[in-house]
Amino acid sequence: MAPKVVDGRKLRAQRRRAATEAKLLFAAESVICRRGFHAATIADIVDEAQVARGTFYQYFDSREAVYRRLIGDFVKLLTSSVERVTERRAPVEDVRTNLLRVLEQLFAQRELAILLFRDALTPDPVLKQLHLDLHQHMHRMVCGLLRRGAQWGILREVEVEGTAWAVIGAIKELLLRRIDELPTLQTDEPVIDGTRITPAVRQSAVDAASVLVDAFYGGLRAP
Amino acid sequence: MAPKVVDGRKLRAQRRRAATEAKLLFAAESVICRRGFHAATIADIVDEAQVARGTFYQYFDSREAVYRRLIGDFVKLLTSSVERVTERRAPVEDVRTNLLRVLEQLFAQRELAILLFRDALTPDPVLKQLHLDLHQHMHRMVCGLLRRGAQWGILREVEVEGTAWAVIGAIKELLLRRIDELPTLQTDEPVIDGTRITPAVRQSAVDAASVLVDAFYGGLRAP
Amino acid sequence: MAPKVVDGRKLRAQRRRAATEAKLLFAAESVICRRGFHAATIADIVDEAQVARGTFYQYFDSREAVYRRLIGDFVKLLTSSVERVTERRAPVEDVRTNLLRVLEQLFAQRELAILLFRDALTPDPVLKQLHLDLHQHMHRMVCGLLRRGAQWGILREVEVEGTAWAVIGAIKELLLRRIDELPTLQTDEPVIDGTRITPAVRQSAVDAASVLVDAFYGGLRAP
Amino acid sequence: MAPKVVDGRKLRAQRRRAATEAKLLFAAESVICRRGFHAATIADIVDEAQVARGTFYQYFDSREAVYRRLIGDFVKLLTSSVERVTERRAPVEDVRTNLLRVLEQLFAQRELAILLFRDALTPDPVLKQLHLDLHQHMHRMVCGLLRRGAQWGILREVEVEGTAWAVIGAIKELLLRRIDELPTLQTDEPVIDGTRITPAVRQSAVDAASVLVDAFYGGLRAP
DNA sequence: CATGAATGAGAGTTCATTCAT
DNA sequence: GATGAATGAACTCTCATTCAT
Repeated sequence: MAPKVVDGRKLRAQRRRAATEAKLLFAAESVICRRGFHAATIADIVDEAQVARGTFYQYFDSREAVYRRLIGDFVKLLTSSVERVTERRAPVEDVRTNLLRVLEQLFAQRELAILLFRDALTPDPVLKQLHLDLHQHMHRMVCGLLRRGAQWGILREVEVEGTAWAVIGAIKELLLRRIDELPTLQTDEPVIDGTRITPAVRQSAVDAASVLVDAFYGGLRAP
Repeated sequence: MAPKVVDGRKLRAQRRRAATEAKLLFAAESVICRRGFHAATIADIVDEAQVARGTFYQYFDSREAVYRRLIGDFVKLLTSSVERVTERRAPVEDVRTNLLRVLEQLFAQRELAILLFRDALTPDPVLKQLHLDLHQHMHRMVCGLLRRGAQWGILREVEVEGTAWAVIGAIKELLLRRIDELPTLQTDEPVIDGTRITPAVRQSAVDAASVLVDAFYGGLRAP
Repeated sequence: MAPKVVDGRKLRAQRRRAATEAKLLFAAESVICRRGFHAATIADIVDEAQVARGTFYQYFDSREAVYRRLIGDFVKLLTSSVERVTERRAPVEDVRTNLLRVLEQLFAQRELAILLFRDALTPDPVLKQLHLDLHQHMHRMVCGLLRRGAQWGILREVEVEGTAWAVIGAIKELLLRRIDELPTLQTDEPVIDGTRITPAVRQSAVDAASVLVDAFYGGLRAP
Repeated sequence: MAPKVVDGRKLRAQRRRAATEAKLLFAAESVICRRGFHAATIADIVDEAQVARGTFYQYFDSREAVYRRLIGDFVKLLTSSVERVTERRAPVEDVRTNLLRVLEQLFAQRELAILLFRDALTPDPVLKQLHLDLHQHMHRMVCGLLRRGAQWGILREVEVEGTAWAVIGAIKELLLRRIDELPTLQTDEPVIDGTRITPAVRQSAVDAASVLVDAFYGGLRAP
């Protein structure tokens, strides 16, 4: 009856909820990674998460819902990382740095990246919208980069809109090509900044960024 | 007389077989396009083709088999069109022409192109192999183009292998972006040279090729 | 129009009919032998007989019909061979001779024998009846043998009805046990009396008869 | 308190599982008996058991699996009952007693006995092995009985191996003949010692044993 | 809240049978 | 009479979802 007791109970209950939800999300992600998007079943997920079948439906309305949540979160992460990129006034070296940052995120969560880039064009309208949103966002960002690059004189003039899509496609392809080569994240591996970006992941991102910058920018020069 | 009757009957039977098979292949293609690879069911296909469930299995051993056939045929088409590209000794303007030719094929059969570029990374080993084959083929071709471009002095030197994948990714993305904009082929639409390359398809290919050449080649100059 | 011509045509047509029917019956038998009763399909039979699917239905009303026919013919064959056994007034040695004759038939057509003894208790009422008929027939015969054996003083007195079933069961088991050991009939193998009774078949029958006579009769003595 | 609740729930769940499994096994048994092995479908079984289609697959991996389970259990039962038979040093009267015991089991579970004796020679390799195992076991046992019978002077000398198969065939035939005559076990019928051996079953076994002993042993005399 | 047994619509596939040619 | 393409009912099995405990 005392407010403190109630608060304590509520707090513990909330924590337990959050913990179970996290278990399910993590399990869903790793199952999708292992078995692929379409082959991932509820049974796989609840087995992986070590919870009962019914528990799943206490946290997510349907099979699609957990995918939506997973992707939504990832899109938010990418978007915010990209937001930080564009808000900085870019000196020359910035472009490479920022591209690297995005690629790091993509490589670090490569299961979701695959999901997003390879499988996401499903009939499910919500997933389609999320997919579209991310791509529009990336497109706007790349368009900005291309325009600013031209202004700074480090890029020649191109048809911006189409070229931006070409750049995005190039990123996606390089990502998918490198993904098989990267070792799977070990549970005891040191992670940087609480993210899943390990040294191996960073190196892959550096390589991919180099190729892209080389291909599209002809090599960036400090002014 | 007897042989003639038999021949006549056999001929008609063969034509009927071919017609039904074409109906099924066409239906499968359009169903996959509409509902996506994994959501396309036998029921959808036979409904679309207006034949009975069992008829499907007179022509294809399994659900996978029809996809293998569809993709295999398309890969052969692309491959052969690309073969012709690479065997010609290229003067400067050739690069643009040949790229255009490939893009025309991709846009003309855009349902299959989507299937191949978007969905093909499935657990099915045969499909995976077909997918891999095509990509290896495209990669070899693009590597060759990049190297010859450098020799002819119309391209700066780049890290060839990685850049080739970037180019392929760019082509795929442009393709997928344009596909929704293209109107679906009408049955009474004039087709060119017995292919499905219509004026609209050709225009799309020209646009995409321009963007790519612009982005990667910095504009091609006649020598 | 001349009766002779018509007769000739009719005759040839009849012969062709009979030939095709024989092809189908032979194919059905060998397919059942190879794949088992329940796994034998129409497709198997017409493939084996080298005729079209529809032709099958010109000769038999249904899948069951061909089995009925096959079994019916075999039952008739066995019955008639047994008939000859019982009609003869038996001196002592006769019992062994007659048993041998039945066993020879069973071993010679062992595919059908299996079909009859192992599989025939299907829900199909007609097959069930044929099966029952044959067993009743065999039972009556064996009862007769047992009674006459006792009269002739070469068999001790037993509960005739039950013992007769026991004898039949023993025959069936020995038959099934020997069947796997017998080599399949070769097409160029010398057959005896136009039947499928080869030397190997005859030897098997002799062996089985010996065991049975030994087990049930304690060795037959000439009076 | 918490553990008790959990235990209570787990216990009830386990009981429910066991009950449903029993329902399914019982249904499968009776369906197989009624419709035959090959004609018995999942639909039949779940209809009989009054559960949903999917429920079946929570308990058995496949259609074959339930047959394997059914047969495996029965073979174990028979084997153990036979084990007890052979381990006893047999005075004269023992042979009859032990034979009776086996026959009682066979008659009590006559549906399975039919399944085992009539249908088990299927292409399914596991079923075939189970069938073979049981027959080898029975054969060894009968061989032993025949040899000991000869040693004790209550049986004349015979070719043991072959005769043993004849005996087994005789048992099987008598069993199959009596099965139709026996009334189906009523659910409210008093069962003896928790088994399904009712007075009617016992009487049938006695009759069959008498026929066999009479036929093969010439009547057993107390020493 | 957590549980997991139960559900049933729907998937791919088989095959006896029909019928226009 | 012979053909073989077409048929569709029936089969086994899967899996997202529900609900009593």
